[in-house]
Amino acid sequence: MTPAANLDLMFQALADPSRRTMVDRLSRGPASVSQLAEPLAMSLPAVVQHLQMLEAAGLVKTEKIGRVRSCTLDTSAMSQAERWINYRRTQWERRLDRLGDFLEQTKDEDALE
Amino acid sequence: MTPAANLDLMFQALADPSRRTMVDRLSRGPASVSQLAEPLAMSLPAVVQHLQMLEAAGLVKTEKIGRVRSCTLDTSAMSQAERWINYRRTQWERRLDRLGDFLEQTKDEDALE
DNA sequence: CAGATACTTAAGCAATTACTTAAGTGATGG
DNA sequence: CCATCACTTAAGTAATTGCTTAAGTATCTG
Repeated sequence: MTPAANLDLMFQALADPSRRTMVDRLSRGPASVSQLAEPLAMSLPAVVQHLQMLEAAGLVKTEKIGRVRSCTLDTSAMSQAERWINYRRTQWERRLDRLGDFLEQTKDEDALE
Repeated sequence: MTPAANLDLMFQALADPSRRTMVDRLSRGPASVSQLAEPLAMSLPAVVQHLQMLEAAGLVKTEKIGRVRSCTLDTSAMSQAERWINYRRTQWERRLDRLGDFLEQTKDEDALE
């Protein structure tokens, strides 16, 4: 999968409050599908569909042991999304700094005239 | 607007490659609607619709001067999304560290027996 | 081995998204 | 002033999303 497609799926996955609740739960440790479903006001199939989107995005890994599916967070995918945002944000802030320097310098030149 | 609703809109906004292209462009400095549209293979109204989603998410501010709409990035919104991911990721990593410590300690206790 | 548990599969439906084209509006430049 | 430019508004459409219910399929448990 291309990195861009991954970002599509990752941000899409994080755009839903139920899925963020699931990620939040998993950040405190592994959980079964039923445990992920517990705080959510929806049917189990709906939860599984959300879970599949999180898996497709690479945010969650799951493994079925007996009749229970155990889910864990994959933080490497999360840091990819984090980095995308961080890069654009810092890029913008660096530009502002340079602009500030320029204005500062221009002011000094004005003062010398 | 609630913070959760903001996160919905922000992640939703970032989930589209055209909108990320627009954010990327704006991270290098302000741009007009036409300038944002230039690299995108779609009609201008489509670009404006994307822009409206970025605005609704708080990621972009715009101001119309004469007949040109000038768009700039709002990085405070971006850092909110960044922090949401970062918190869950570090939470998970801290948990892994504690688990590592526990296993290490258990191993030592085994050795003492 | 019967019944409960933990999902899983399938089908359907209403709302939203990502476009499109067509027809505006309101600066600006010659 | 009249055409051009930079959007803007409106309306329509196909695909996707976020659910639902109903009916499975494997585990376990007593």
